[in-house]
Amino acid sequence: MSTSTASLVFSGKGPVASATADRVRAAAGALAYAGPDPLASSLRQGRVGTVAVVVEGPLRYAFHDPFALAVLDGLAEELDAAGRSMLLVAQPLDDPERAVAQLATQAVDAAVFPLCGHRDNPLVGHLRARGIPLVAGGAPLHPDVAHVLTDESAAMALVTRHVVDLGHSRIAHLTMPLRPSSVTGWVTDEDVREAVYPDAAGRVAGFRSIAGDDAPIVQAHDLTVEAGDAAARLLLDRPAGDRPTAVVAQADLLAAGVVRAAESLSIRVPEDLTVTGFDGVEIPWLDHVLTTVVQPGAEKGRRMGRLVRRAIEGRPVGDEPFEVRLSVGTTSAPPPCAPPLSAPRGPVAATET
Amino acid sequence: MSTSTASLVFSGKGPVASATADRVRAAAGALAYAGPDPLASSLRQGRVGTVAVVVEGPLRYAFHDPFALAVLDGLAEELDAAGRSMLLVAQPLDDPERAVAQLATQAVDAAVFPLCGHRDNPLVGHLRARGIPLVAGGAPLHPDVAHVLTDESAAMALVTRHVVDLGHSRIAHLTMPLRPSSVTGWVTDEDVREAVYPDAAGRVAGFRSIAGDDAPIVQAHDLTVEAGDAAARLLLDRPAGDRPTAVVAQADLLAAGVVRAAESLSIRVPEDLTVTGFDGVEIPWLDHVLTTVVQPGAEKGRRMGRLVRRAIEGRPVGDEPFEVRLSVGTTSAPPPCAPPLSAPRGPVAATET
DNA sequence: CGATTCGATCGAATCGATTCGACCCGACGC
DNA sequence: GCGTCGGGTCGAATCGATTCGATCGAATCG
Repeated sequence: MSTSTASLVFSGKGPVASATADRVRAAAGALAYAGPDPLASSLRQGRVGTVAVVVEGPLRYAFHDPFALAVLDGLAEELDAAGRSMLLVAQPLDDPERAVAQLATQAVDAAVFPLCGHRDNPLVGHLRARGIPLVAGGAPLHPDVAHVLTDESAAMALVTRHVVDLGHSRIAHLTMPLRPSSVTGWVTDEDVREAVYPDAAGRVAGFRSIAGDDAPIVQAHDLTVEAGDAAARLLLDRPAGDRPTAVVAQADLLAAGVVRAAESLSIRVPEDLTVTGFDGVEIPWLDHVLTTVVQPGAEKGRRMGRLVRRAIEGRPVGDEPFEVRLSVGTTSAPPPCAPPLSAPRGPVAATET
Repeated sequence: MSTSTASLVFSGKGPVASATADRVRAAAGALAYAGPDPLASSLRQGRVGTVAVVVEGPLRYAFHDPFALAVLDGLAEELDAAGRSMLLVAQPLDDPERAVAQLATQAVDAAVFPLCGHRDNPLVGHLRARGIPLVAGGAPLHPDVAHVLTDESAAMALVTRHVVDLGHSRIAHLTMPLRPSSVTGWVTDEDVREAVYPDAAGRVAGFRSIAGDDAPIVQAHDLTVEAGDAAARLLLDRPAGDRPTAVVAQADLLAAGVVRAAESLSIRVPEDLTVTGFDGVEIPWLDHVLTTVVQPGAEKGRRMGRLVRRAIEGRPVGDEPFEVRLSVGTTSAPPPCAPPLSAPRGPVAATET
């Protein structure tokens, strides 16, 4: 019995007499042989069945965001169906090169950047040099990366337009971090110009395209309810006349933080304050239905998974648009003391607590 | 220039003249060589730098539980520090063999079962046959697996004892699923005997050791707030006299569900109902501090990570105990109309709403 | 000045499977 | 009866790096 024949038996490929197959299996049992070594097999065949999934920042972070979870779930589903495993790689914000060193020793068939991330990523250069296909939803921006792309700017313009149409004129924006070490606070034009997270920057642009360049913008230092709460207080903890009547947030988690801040400041939503989000995730403890841009995360993940499959099979891949839609909930309403929609607008009264 | 020398340059091992090293690097640049092929390198060296992390059930599930997240985070931290990557493997509940087929084609240095799982797992047999070291926190139970082991029974006895000491005598238990396809409902002795999730079974045993074998037990079909809420209604949606004065839950998420159910039934916590949990996770939206057994998840994950490192280095590993402690919060109090603690107990009055 | 040692480089074996082409032999067709 | 076809099996090359031992020259030591 030769190794060639044994190989045919285990892979189930070639024509093998059933008697021989049995003899091979018997011998395997006797030698405690647990099947072909995956390493040697992969080396010969040129593929490993593994896809790197890169998460920028600690895993903990990504896993706190239900949208990210949905994306990963959809991605996992599709990769699983294709019989490929996920190699989870966390890329430290303060030392992105670490991930390069780590991945340099790992064999993968493809790499995915499923979540928001840095515009440039040193991993792209390394992986491209190795000829590994790259897929992303958003960042990193690079011609060699195939994207499942939400038009962030248009999507944010959509929801901002909704708020304007309700009659609001004092509208503020709450953005996700624009760069790795952002702190909660007001955002300057320079901050926007030098943003390195394209998703956040795109959404700011979309907001401004409708609300104007003078509308106030604050930034949360993190994509969490707490950070949204803290940032919202900058906007809301002041007399009613000096306060926006609407806050357009870049994420549902941030919007939930705004709602919470408003509650603790005795500002009613939506009567006194309109709040909108982005993503369309479930926030079970929230007593409102957020007005938001619904971006089906699981579907986005699956789309990336399909792109990965195509790329691994050697078929050509390119950017694909990803559609989103506005969902009007119970957190948006006309501003307090607003004139009827069809009438000309009067000055905004300041009669709140 | 020979390949041997080039290898020495890239691995940085052998003594190489700096002039030669430069020539090698120059040649590498000219040939667009991106460093040694990880596959070939691993084949020769016998290790791949990858650790399989097995999650039973869909990833979505595990990621909804803050405790599981903490464990994975601690594990990731430790593996990362050791320069190893995580291969995330989801094992379908309805077809565990799928994961065997998947892992059979993957090269890994070790495998971890970080979360609650099935008593027996076909992966154990396969991985042991390949000589891959195995680490777990809890299930699967197998002599060849090194565990970081919480004494579930003792821990649950601890918190149950606390409830008894407060004066409660009508105590119910809310368990996690005892087997893959459990449904929300009452638990029979047979259910307990035939449980396949050892963590849940161990906790039931601990509860019974203090509360007695006749104390009512319900089971949530899932480890979520919603499932806890649904299961709790079986216990709480009835006249006060016919209702337990305390619910000892097997997880904080379930306990949060109990609190929610109580709220919606106008049962006050802790005045009318004591609720206890398990794990000690943050539930930000909950207005109470749960009385619970604190089990530091991140630390448990790190402990498993360290066990993995030791095992990969070939050092001997065995089971290790993992300590937990009782934390008394604001959800436990003496039962309504309880006699003073030092006085002999009278019959429990049934005078609540 | 000869012997030893050390630094630098190279050859060749090795890790374990896959796969192409060759080979053998029984069956079938003409 | 001879040629052909094809199922079944095997040899040997290949994937790409690592590493042990050998080789060679120069420097050091006695």
